[in-house]
Amino acid sequence: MVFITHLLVIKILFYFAIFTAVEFMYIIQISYQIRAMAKEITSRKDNYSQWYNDIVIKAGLADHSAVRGCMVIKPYGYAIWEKIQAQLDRMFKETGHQNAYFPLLIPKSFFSKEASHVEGFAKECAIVTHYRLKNDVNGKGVVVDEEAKLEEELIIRPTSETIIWNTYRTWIQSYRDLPILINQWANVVRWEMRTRLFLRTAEFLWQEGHTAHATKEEAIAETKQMVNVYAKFAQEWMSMPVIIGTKSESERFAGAIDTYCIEALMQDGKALQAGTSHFLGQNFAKAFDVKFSSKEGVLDYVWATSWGVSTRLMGALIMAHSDDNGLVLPPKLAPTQVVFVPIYKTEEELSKISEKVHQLKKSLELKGITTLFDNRDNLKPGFKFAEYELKGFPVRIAIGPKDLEKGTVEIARRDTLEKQFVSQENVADYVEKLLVDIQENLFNKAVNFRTDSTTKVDTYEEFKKVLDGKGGFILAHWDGTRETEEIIKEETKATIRCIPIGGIKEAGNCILTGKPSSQRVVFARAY
RNA sequence: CGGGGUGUAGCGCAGCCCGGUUAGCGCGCUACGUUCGGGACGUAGAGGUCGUGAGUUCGAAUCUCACCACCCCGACCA
Repeated sequence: MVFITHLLVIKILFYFAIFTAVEFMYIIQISYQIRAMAKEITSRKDNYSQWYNDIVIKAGLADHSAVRGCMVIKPYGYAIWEKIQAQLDRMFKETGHQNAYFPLLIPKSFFSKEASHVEGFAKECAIVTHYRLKNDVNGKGVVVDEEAKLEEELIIRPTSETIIWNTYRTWIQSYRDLPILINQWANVVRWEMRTRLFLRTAEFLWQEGHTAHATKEEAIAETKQMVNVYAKFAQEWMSMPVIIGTKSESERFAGAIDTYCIEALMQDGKALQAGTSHFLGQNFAKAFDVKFSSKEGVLDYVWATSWGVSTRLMGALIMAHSDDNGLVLPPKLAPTQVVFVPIYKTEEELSKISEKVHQLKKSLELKGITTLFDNRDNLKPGFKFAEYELKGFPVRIAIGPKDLEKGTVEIARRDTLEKQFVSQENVADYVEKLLVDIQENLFNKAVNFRTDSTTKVDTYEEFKKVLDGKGGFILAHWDGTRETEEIIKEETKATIRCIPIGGIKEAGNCILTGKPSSQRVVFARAY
């Protein structure tokens, strides 16, 4: 490839000198195609969803499995998820929560107890009906043993409110038992018609918090606290700006009084809900008869919340920052932050470089920076450069004979692809600052993109024009009714992503009906 | 669930329409040698239930049917 590229460069110079500009353009184009092919990733411009799929698969994050709608999360993808988990878990513990585990299988009858909850999930449940297989009499492998039918079918949890509230009934008698602040890390199954790796799969991993409180105010405060935890995590760890808001009635969680959410904007101008926190009121307490006696000896139903984020965050992370060269990861969530690539001809050179790399590695590790020394001898440096760009390693350090002579290394950052020579003594300090800088730069870039992609509109015509043009978040007035939202959704496929919290109060008129409105809401087409 | 497409070596594909030796090609892989500052090259080699199952036929990657999976578009959806 290097050879071909060099040849092209020579050719370009040659043609430039002798032939017309048209010829020149032609050669440039060939050179571009070769480069693009070599990178193996569809460009965002050509096909955004193919670009996304390419990144997930080619960066080794996940694969399709033999099971419809279910994915295999590969080690590199899972390592990122573990970083996400570890930090969220820390934040949950800091806010007083404990982890526990509830069953995967839920008795069907539990689902019928909360009316709107049933309605919300009934259409996407996987159901266990039998408990035994037997050998087929015709010798065609195993079949379901019809005699082993369950008395009551079991539902594979799409979410755990019902089993948890059924359990909480036995845990709660007095106000002294409250609050209960529990989180569970688990898998859930929602039988989706159309799936996409990480963004919507039939089975996914998540955490679900389920808390019980003595008062409404306390439960609402918990709901808000957790959506703020999610927002903080998204912004500080994922470098992804989010809008905090509440959901309109039609977008609300099945069984909730209020749903708070964080909404992020992806590079294609579509919105992605990245986390939700629900104030459940006394709905589940009533459905499962969970009462407590107050200090005054009065019996009352318990107040509830639930909140969750899932492996969908992986999809958000990928789409928030990555480029046509591959994945781009914020340093705080990168499984490995710095990779060393040696450049050498002889064994002797390699051993000298290795010695230096081990010193530098150690100095980075002392600062808590994770590193990898790629000394595979069957691959050329250029190949490794491309590979680590594809996998989104935040920082790459190349070190060769010339560096040994000059006492330098070449440091490349993934976010801007800029390279810099740095003296070996300064590497640890430089990289430490660089990682912070990359984390911030990714956030700032995403904020700028979101700002550029957010449009205020005051008429329905304008609304539709922006939606079909640049997309993104659209801030518009809405009369607050379900009917209006429904019409807009049907006509434009845009939904209300959220009603921003702390949004500026501003009198206006609904873009569809012209009725008065006191605040703009966020519309977008969404994942 | 409806419409369209795909499935042949780890990956990307040709062959299928018009059935017929031992199913090819590129990349990757293994060994050796030369290379190594942006996706190296040579030589030799390994690697295949042609998605699965049935059927038609003397003979099926190729024809027929069913099923499975994936992709795109719709419907559905936290």
